[in-house]
Amino acid sequence: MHPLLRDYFRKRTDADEHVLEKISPYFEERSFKRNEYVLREGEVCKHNYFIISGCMRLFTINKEGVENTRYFAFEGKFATCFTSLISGLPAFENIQSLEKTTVLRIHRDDFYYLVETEAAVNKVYRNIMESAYITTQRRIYDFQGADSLERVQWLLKHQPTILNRLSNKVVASYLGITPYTLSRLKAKL
Amino acid sequence: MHPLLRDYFRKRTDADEHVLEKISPYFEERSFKRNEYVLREGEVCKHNYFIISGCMRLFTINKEGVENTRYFAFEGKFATCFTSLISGLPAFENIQSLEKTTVLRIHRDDFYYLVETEAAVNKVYRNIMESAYITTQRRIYDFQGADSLERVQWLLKHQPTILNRLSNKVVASYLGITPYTLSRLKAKL
DNA sequence: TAAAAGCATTGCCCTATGGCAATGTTTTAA
DNA sequence: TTAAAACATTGCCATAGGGCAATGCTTTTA
Repeated sequence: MHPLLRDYFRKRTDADEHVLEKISPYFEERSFKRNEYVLREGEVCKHNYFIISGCMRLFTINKEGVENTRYFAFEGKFATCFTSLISGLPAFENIQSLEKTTVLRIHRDDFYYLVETEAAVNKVYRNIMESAYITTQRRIYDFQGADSLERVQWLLKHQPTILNRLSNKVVASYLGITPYTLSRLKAKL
Repeated sequence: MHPLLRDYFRKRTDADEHVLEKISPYFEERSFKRNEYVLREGEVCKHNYFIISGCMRLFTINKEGVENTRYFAFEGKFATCFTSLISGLPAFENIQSLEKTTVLRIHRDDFYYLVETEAAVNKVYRNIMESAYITTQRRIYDFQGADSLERVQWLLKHQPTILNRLSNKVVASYLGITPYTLSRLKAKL
């Protein structure tokens, strides 16, 4: 099992080496180029992706062509469109690599099989859901009613990596402001 | 077991009557007056609440005194501050009944004990998390970049009950707009 | 059942931010 | 290595929606 993934399980479960080796073969390594689409809106999401290196984002594009990003995943994190993975219905969002990215991916059928049969995976899944839930709630609270400057400051405080590592364009689409406004605000900090 | 709660488990698990009767005693009935605080920011959330009748909301109040509502729970739904329930840390949000409300509440220790030991409760918990996750993602996508009118129309389409049953004040705090703007928009529909 | 408190509505003004356009900079790809 | 494409910056203007205040309505409670 890849050391990053091993760490992930070790931190969240008490799974021993035997269990980890049982889980390991369900994951397969894949690579994506910079800006490659991993999933497009309308497709059914078939995999859960564990990021070894690089970065991905989940986002939508509305009818006016405006992008709206809701999640960035860096090394050592899972990324997938859970809405589609859970329901088996077509995704309404896209997944895209933002850098050259290597992942370990697991097929949804295998993943949910392990959730049902391996306590460690059940626990990890619960943990992913709980974290995602908490993060998202926090974002709703912190962003709603906050003006542009407060949002940028929030990002600086909570996820500075995003601000340093990614383009203004995608950061702005995460903050719900225009790249123009973001550029103006950065000049003021 | 209360019929509403029984239905809840029946819809989401294959738990038989025996299991339900085992779970049932962990829940106790409570009542709240209209506008009563069930949990205040800073307190640790000790219970998960299943609503039999009435309605509750989860919300924060910022330093300027502006309220920000993120969730309304009506009959047949669970409501709790999961962030605090999961972590055991003080809640940063409030829970308040908006009508005379009757609930079945379960203590967090009992709840997580059952999550670990009763497959039906594990499944229900997973389901709650998954649903909450999906709902929240959807809200982020649908609200971010949407103007006031679009938000009201969204509510009319997805959760009309909220618009009919609750005051403009709390609805506005859910939509992230002022009661003034909501009033003006309603006049135009 | 009357007084008070709390909400809803609407007019007026003001500000933050969006949108466009012009210019400069960085990245990509041949 | 260079041309093209994509992105960033900044000035200018337009506008959605916030905030306040005045008025009227509804709900609470004593």
